[in-house]
Amino acid sequence: MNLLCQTTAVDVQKVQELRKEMPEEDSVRALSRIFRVLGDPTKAKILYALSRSELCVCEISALLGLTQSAVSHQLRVLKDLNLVRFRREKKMLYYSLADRHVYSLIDQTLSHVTE
Amino acid sequence: MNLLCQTTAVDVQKVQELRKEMPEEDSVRALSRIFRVLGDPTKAKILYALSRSELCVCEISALLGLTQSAVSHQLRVLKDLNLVRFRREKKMLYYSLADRHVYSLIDQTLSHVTE
DNA sequence: GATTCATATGAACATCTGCTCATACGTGCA
DNA sequence: TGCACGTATGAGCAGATGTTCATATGAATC
Repeated sequence: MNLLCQTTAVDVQKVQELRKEMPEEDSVRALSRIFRVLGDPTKAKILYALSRSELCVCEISALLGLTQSAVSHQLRVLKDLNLVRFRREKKMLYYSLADRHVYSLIDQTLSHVTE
Repeated sequence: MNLLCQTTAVDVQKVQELRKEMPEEDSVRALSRIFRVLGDPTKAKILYALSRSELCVCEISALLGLTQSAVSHQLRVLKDLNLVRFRREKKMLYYSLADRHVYSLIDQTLSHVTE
């Protein structure tokens, strides 16, 4: 039962005011989609590595100690979110970071957690 | 089988060099822990709201349309990560944001996704 | 001590997630 | 066209996650 606690009407007003300031549901969902990606250590490392150098799937695999299939699955997700791009060189695909904003988030947060 | 593709030794070197630049595993885990929190729309909204105003559990519940129990569970996680703090006023607990860095992440990313 | 109210916690459940394994697909080459 | 190599995809599995429900706990008051 969603009742506010036994307090004054001021609190209902506070909630009303705040409701207007809250970001739209779509914005929150888009925001969380990006953060969820970085919430996975594997994806975070892939994005970090790709911000430093373009890499092919098996280079990423070797760097992180994962199977080619696992890396490919993660790249699929990152591609769908437009966070990485690739260029083809014969049968090789070279991936790189496509969204500088995400790199900025990682960089800031790394500084923060190693403070 | 973790084999690099049939390329030159340059790629092995590239991976070696990159391995030195990668953040430490502990840092990556700490980073992902923060991002995982923001990856949940509910927690993201709670943190946003608490950056604007201190709120009690049932105010948050009313604002977001969640049960008191659901809000309390989320606050538990946020407290454990030192992202929120509270002050007591008789039997009421008022929560607020404790980590400006997280607000900064949310703010930047909201700007980014609403571009 | 009993009652009321605010908050926290645990169990259970449904859903989601990341990896492995097997296999399909795309490209280049002979 | 067939083969080799690089990459992608689907199914399955184990573990993680967020909410609900029931109940416990904490603080204040009488």
